[in-house]
Amino acid sequence: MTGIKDVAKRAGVSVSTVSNVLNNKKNVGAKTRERVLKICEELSYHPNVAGKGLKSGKSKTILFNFSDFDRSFYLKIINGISDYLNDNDFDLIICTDKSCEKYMNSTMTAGSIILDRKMQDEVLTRIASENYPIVVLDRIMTNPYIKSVVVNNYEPMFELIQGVIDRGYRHFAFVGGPEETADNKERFQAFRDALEANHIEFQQKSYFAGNYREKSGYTAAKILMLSRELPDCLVCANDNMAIGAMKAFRENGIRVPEDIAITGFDNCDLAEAMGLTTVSIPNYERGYIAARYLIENVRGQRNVETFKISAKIIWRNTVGHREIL
Amino acid sequence: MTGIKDVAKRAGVSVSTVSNVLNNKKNVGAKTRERVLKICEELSYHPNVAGKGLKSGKSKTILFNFSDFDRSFYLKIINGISDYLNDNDFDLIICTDKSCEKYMNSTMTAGSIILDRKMQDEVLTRIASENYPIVVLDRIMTNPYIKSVVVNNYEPMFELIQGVIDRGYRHFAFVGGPEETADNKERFQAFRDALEANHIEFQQKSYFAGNYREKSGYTAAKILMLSRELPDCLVCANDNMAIGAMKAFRENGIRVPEDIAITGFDNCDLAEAMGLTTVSIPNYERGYIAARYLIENVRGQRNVETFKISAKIIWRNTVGHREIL
DNA sequence: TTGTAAGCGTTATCAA
DNA sequence: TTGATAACGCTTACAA
Repeated sequence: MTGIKDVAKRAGVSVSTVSNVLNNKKNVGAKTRERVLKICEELSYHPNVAGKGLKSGKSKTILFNFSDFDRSFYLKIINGISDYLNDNDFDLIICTDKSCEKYMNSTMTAGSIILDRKMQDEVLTRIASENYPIVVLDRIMTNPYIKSVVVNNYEPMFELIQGVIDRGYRHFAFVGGPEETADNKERFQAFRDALEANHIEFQQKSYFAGNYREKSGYTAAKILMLSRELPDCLVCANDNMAIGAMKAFRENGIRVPEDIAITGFDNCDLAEAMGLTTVSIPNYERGYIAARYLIENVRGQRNVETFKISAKIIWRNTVGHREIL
Repeated sequence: MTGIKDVAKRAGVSVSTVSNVLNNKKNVGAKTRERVLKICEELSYHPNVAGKGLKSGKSKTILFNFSDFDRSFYLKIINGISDYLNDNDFDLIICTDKSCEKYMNSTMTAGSIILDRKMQDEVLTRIASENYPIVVLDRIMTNPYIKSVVVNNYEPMFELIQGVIDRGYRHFAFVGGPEETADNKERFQAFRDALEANHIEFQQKSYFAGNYREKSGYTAAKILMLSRELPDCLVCANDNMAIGAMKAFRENGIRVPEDIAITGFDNCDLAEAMGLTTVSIPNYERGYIAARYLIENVRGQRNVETFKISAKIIWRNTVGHREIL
């Protein structure tokens, strides 16, 4: 591997001069600078990030952490993050593992954006510091060095349910996501509140605990079909589960929305193709905004107030109009 | 940041002892080892990978590079890579940029898996070495330190077209991907050869140059609709473009497959939902295999013979049966 | 304008 | 069984 020493030797200067050239310091003569640059080119020299970070404690790389392979909209978040970072001269590395803890320090990266729920609050609290800011997505934390960027789930879900009720639906079932997650709690609460506001009763037996994966929606629908009567509408805490449920119904000859209406949450690619009524989360923007706040914090501009991003309802044909009896 | 020195001081031993404990060397007394381990826990100490890599020139991390945000099946590849690496005690970082060159050296990572076409052959050739093996996906390179893992596009594409012809279709148009890519070339060649084998003529004006993105398939279909007569079947070099074309036809009241048949390539999630006849590429396996070969090469077991992975045809309803006149 | 040298967090060598 | 020390590639005082 060619290092700064090789360049220095070849250029007939000291390593510090090479370093100064590469870091655009002004204390270097024009001809020297030029010569050094040419040699770097010739040797196709790239400064070693390990050495750099180790010495300076400053990195121009941001870490993004996620893991749930089922949910492809993450690509859009990455896209948003990536675009902002490119414009601001930062690099991005992505880590899908708990192992990313290794990279969460100022010699390796300048800060992190965390999406994976498996990264625990306490770990993040320990790591975050004056010179290692963190942005968390989809959870709210209060810590002087951690900024939360969350989707406003409550209002669009409430509005969605109200809209479904306005279309004549009265009997509901709900497929929830992982119970500990803030977004699932919020979505369910909005659902409950909307029913209550309309004096519609909801029974615990109509709640199905899922895990945001398609399979769990499929299973919930299967169980539902065993009961004496189907609800009018199955509300799912995300699209994957809604799609799973649609498949289960379709396989059993139950028509959507004639026999049962279905709603999701996320507006993933498949939701469009399958005509699923859902709530659209602006994922690209979510990534972009997360990156922006992180960089601001990296630059010392403390701002850790929770940021709520809004989502909007997309009406498609898994919800129809039901005759009010 | 707590470092090895802090641990050493607290434990009342030297840094080398701490290092020896953490690297499971046998030259450490049992009680010392235990004490050191306890302190590491207390301080929640994690060795700094930068220092480690710098000194040892050995890393337990693999780099995966990709960039095309439109193609969500990449997640499956990542999933495959990730699973293999986990089982073999390696970590994964993912980089979506040209900037990944920074991480492609033995102090940072042990090797790379490259998917992004923007990483040029010559750059890879320069970087790959005895102790920095590389695996490239979707392109063939001959280099003692670079292994190619490619999909066998030719045979399934030939077979697909033969099948379409057997179903009575005779007039074809083709939407190609980026012309320089090996997979696009192979897919188009197979298409041509299949037509030729059946004495079906193909005119250059029926070739549309796309870029693997949905938009380019959409555009090709739009242009096609301006011509006097539609072909029987539009063959697309990948699913995204096929889906774009389907949308364009649907918007203009042209029925698939009654008015025109469509085929894709990839079997992405949407392909299933939209009933697209296509070729299924085993993406998870592709990632898994790439990781396996990379690790083998990292471990010194030279093996850079090109590996071809096979794909299979999925018949769905965008291809029907046409009356042979 | 340039060079010398210390030090970032590790591991490896060698001496104790 | 342990510890002192050099070295990895780089940046940054500070000296020249």
